[in-house]
Amino acid sequence: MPHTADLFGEAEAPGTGPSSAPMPTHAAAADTPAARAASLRAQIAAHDHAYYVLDAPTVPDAEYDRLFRDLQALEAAHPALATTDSPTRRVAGRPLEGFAPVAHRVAMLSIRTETDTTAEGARAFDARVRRELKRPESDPPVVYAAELKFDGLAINLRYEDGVLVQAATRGDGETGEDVTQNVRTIRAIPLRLATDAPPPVLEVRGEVYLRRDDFEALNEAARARGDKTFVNPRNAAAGSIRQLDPAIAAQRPLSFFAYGLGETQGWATPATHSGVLDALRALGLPVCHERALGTVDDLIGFHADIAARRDSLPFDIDGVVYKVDSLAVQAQLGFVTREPRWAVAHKYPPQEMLTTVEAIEVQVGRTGKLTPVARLAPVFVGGVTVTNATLHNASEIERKDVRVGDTVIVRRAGDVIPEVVGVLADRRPPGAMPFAMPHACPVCGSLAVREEGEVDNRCSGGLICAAQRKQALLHFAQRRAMDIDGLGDKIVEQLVDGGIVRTLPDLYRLGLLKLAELERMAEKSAANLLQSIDASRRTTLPRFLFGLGIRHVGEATAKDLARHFGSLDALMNASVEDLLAVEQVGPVVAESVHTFFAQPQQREVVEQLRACGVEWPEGEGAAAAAGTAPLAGKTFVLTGALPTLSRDQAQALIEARGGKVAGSVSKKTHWVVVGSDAGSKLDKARELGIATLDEAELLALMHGKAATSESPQFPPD
DNA sequence: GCACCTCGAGTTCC
DNA sequence: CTCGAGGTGC
Repeated sequence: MPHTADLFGEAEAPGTGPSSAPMPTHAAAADTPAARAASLRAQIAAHDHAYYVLDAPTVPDAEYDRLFRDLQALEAAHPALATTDSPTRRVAGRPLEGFAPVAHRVAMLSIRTETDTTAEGARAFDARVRRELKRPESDPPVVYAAELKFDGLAINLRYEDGVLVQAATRGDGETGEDVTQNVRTIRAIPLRLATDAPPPVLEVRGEVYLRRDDFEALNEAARARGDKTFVNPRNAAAGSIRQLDPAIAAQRPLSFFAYGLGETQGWATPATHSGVLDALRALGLPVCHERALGTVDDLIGFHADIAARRDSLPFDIDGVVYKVDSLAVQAQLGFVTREPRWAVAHKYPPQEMLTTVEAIEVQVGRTGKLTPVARLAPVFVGGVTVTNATLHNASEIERKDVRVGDTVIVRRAGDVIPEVVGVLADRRPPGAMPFAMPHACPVCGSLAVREEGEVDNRCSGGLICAAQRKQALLHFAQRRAMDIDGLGDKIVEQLVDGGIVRTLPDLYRLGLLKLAELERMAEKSAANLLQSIDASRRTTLPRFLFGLGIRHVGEATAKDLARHFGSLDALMNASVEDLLAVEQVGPVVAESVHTFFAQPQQREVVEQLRACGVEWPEGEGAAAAAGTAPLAGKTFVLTGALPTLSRDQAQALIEARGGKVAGSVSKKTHWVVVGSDAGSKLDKARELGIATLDEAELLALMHGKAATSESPQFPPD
């Protein structure tokens, strides 16, 4: 095993200098303390640059820390060496009394936010610019730069003779706050510009932000300590910068992107905005890679591209910014009041919005679980209007301390389910009471108890409870169970509330007359519903078992039970020991099944369903074919949409040949069947090196041919 | 006893 | 889709 230093030291190309880790032999070259300090600083700066600007860490964290501690020790021994631009200054300093005001020499203006963020909006911006420049359509197109609008905190960094001397917030644009001590702790921000000939004055503007993963880690640590968590990366970043104690700010993993200039003196400013960003990057400042340069069509392309990838970026953004690239043309365009004419922001629909909690209601699920749900004042977030958000359970409400009347932050990213991320404590109306889970079921009034060691409260009413009856009916009717088309929640609601249906067998005693009483139930749809109820009588044992809604018995377990026992009677009369003999059935499931069939009213339901004509083929017949099945013992996972087969059809085909379809990819998966728009399962398959098939290859495989490649001769089936 | 693999259950909006 | 928990294999 080579010494680790070799791995990092020798792997570097010669000449990269400080990015190579020091080897013991190198230390001998630095014979004076001053030279050693300079060497350590150069190495640390190079690692910071590689990590934050190039996005490519050159050494492990432990090695970085060692360099850092060496420098600290050296400076402690020789105080004269502790210069203001030393990386060790990042964590030093006393808590501030407050923040001193800083007058911006060049105002920090905001960019006009366009309401029309479509392609036409971008073209309108281009048309405005041309009109202002008196440039007709026939002239060459205006060149624009597009970049991201980061969701963080705008900061002005002032470098004098290449050294960071001051950092200030935007404030009102004219005057901000001096946050130099805290900004010094941000490793992404160089304390000294990477140039031998620094300009006398260079002010760099950009955004301090938190990466999503750093934000999660920060909150995770806060939770572990029992501290308050931040609601989003932006608040965490802003809160960290406004920390009075720089030692605390230093604990926060803040990042930075440069996007513009303030005052400059004696700097050879490039002619274009894109040139400025490249130059800043060359000076060692982090500049975001997500940029575009071109005509208005390129802006539109950039907008669409980023919109599609927004959720997978490592940090939050709230839109994109379009700027005229030429600084000369920018100067020509000038400002309207306080907004530049040469730039616009196109924001995406916000993923977080404020709204108020109008009520907290409690829903009852099929298993009796009580779920608190926040009824919200309607709010448009993430592209849809949200009115409900689940609060999951009592401990979740307690943790977030959500109360009726509270102003809350609601988040909905991409197609993710909306959630209440946090409460604005200072906007709580006086007298708002903490929410308490009811001790009685809100639907049937039965006792609602919280079982030992569980987080959920459950209604004990069973089928007495109308809510549980409704859910039981919907479960029974769902596609994967009895597949009764047309029996949705609206109909079930009326059937149960009207006392027309109480139990599962009642469904099979429905007639046209009864259905006609219901609202929104014309003759045609009533007939259709009766037709599908009738069709559902012919079913299979696994579907029937799943439909009964026995706790812990889902689709997969229902199949296992059906295969093992072969008939319903055998299963109903099985002891706990018999049940434990079934593959994938342990004590909890065995107990649940046994208890279910021990109840006389459940046996009665089963008997009545049979009497109503519900039937399925029984016997060993189904199991007998297993030995010869071509796919016996093979596990498949389906992902994405297949060209001709539906998911259910593909599953049925695989199972008919003895194969098994699982929900997630693991080492035990034999094949992953990939369709279009495949999701994370395909990534997982690649990671684990699992073979993949497309639909044609799957069909070929099932017809007994080797799945080497697409075999064109397979029969169409 | 622990780690990993599965399955069950719950959830929102169009 | 994700979380939590049951089941199994090491």
